[in-house]
Amino acid sequence: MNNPDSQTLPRTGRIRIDNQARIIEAAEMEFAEAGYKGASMVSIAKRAGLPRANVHYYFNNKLELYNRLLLDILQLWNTAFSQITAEDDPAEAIGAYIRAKVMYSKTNPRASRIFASEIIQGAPHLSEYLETDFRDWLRGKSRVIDAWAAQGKIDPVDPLVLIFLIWSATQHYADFSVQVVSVLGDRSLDEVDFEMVATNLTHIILKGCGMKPPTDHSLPRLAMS
Amino acid sequence: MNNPDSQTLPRTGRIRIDNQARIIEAAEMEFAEAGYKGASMVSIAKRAGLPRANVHYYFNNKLELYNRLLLDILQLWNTAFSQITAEDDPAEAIGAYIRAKVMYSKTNPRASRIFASEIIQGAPHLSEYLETDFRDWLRGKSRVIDAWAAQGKIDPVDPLVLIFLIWSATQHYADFSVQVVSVLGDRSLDEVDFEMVATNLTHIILKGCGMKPPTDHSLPRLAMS
DNA sequence: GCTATCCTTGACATAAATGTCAACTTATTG
DNA sequence: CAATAAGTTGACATTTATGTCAAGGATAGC
Repeated sequence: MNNPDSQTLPRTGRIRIDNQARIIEAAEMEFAEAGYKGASMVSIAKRAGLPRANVHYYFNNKLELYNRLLLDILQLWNTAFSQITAEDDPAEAIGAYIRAKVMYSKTNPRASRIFASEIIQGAPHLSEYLETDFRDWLRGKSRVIDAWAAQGKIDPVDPLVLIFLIWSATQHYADFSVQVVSVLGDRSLDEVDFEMVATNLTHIILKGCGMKPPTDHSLPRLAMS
Repeated sequence: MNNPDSQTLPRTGRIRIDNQARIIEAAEMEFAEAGYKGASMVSIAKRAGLPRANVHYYFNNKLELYNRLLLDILQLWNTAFSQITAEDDPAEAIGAYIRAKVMYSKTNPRASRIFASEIIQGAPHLSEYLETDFRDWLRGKSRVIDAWAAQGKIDPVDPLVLIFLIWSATQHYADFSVQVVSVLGDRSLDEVDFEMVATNLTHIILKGCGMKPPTDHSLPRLAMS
């Protein structure tokens, strides 16, 4: 085998770093657009502007490349969202979380799509993660929400439904952006749009759970062209 | 060409009807699990328990089969959701809509996943639909919601955000069911779960938009095993 | 029970994708 | 400035997928 170890021992040169980055970028596009099975190494190589054999030099096979991407995505996901505890003010914590999630959709739409495809297709490469870290995180946060409800700070809504509501509503603007854009008259979403989505969602969700929303009137609107 | 016309002239025999149904069922599974590019006719034929050439007898190629499926899905989508008008009571109309959408996720999870994959992957086969029927429907409903807001019946939330919120939150239980199931301890979702999701979502969304939710306390919960 | 149509399927021809290799070139470093 | 390591790439072997066809079997309507 030519490749000594593409994963654990990144050697000195910046050539390696550069090329791996280009390949990962290309792979992110391809996997986001085609899913795991539908993606092809040929296409990834083309996007990266490298001969296919060169891609195989850095990543032995398609699965290895895909797993690397998934790992990056999970890592990003874990670090991007702060820890919420029962002591926090729920309105503030949930509001900040919604906002962070919306901005994540704006900044990392492809990561979001790859993750979504993986889950839709039955999460064959993420089952372990789902059974462990993911489950624990979610159960932990559920307890926090329950605690808030017990203290009368929020309505006694089901915590899982609330969390899934926040996730789905925010990820929608990454995963389904084509749909959103098409109704806006093919103008793409900008910073202001995302702000406006965050504000509206925060209003509905906070108020819907019995908290005081930050803005009570004059909600901003999406402009249709 | 063997096949006279697989689309427009369904001939007499029930053989045709039976086999087409089996193939469509198989294709639905395959496309839901792999997306358009990732799906293979080999795999569809296996699922249908037919030799591949036989599948090609009924559907000339993969795209034709896929388009047929998309058409079925859009048709289902159009007929399944009633027309909401400005004269309706918003709480009732939106509540009923949320409930219908949740039940759609329960009943047609694969259709939902195929549609989701198509959109995530850039909707290459649905661009026309998105630019016409879809857009019109959505703009029409937006005006209804605006009218409700103008009459002071609901908070002046952005109508698109509200609709997307309802869609994403309800479809989540079809598209991301693996994720949901994994946190419940690998017990699959049943009728009661979907009822409970509908009730919780209705509470949050109606209240969040300034309407009176049907149940104000004692919301049901998802049981984790 | 004959005949026209419909259905079935193994076999073929292409095309596309995957992963490997060996020969070669470019970098790095002592 | 060697000489060792790292990187590049065309070519190969294999696998998988696609769509077509022709020959034969089953069905239906008369």
